[in-house]
Amino acid sequence: MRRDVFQAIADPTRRAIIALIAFQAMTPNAIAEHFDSSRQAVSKHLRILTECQLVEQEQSGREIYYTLNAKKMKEIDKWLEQFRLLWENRFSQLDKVLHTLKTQKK
Amino acid sequence: MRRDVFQAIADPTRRAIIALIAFQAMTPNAIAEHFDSSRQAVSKHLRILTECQLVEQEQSGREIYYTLNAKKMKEIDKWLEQFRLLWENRFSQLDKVLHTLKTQKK
DNA sequence: TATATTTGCAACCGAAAGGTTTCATAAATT
DNA sequence: AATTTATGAAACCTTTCGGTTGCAAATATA
Repeated sequence: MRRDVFQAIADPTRRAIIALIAFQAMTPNAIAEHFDSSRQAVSKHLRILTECQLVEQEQSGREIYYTLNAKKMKEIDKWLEQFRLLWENRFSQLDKVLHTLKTQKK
Repeated sequence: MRRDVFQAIADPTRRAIIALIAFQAMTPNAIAEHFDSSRQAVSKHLRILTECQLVEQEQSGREIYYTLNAKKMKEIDKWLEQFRLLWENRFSQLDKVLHTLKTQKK
C-alpha cells in the first residue's frame, strides 16, 4: 500500500487535518472533535498521512501528538514549480518566445 | 459530479498529462501515445481535468487540442501558501516566536 | 487491583475510481 | 457517396476509498 503525497491531499478532510495541526500538534481525539465523522475515521486519515510522511507522531504517555512534516509539503510545491512561470504571466511561454526572438534580432 | 483540483492531480497519469500539455497543446491521440493505457482511458482523464477546469479545449476541425489552464494550477499554490512559511525554516514558527520575544525585550 | 481513557486495527459495506471494450458521431479523405 | 480518422460516451468490471462498528492493547486513574 504505497502512499503518495498527492493522493493524500486529495481528500478534503485530510487537507483540513493538515491545516489543523500545521501550527499546533494535536491528538487524534482532539482532531476528531473538529469533524463529523468518527474518531476511527480520523485515525484512518492520520494513518494515510503518516504513511506518506506528511505527518509525524510524538508519543506522550498514552497520548499521541500528530505534527505536520512541512518538508514533505515542499514536495507538492516542487512539482508545482515547473508550472509557476506559466501563471506568472510576466514570464509566460509566449512572452519568453517573443523575448528570445527580440534579443536574437539585436 | 463536482470535480476538485486536488482530486484531479491525485492520479499520476493526470499529473503526467498536465506536464505534457503544459507548454504545448496536444490532441487526445497524441497524448495517449505517451501512455500504456488506451486512448479512451486518457480521454476519461481529460474529461476529469476539463471538468475541474485544469484543462481547456480548442477545436480545430475534427481534432481537439487540450491546453493547460495555468490559472487553475494557481489554486493549488494558493492552498500551499499558508504552509510555505513552515518549510522555509528561516521563518519557521519557532523562529517567529523567538523573534517576537526578542524584539519585545528591547 | 479494578476501571476508565486513548488509541490502533480488523472486518464489513456502499460508492467511486480507473481501466477495458463496444458503439455513435462528426469531420476529413478517397 | 463510401471510407477512414478523431473523438466522446456508455456499459461493464475489479480495485480502492472512506465510512462504520466492534475489539484489543496500553497507559492513567480510582
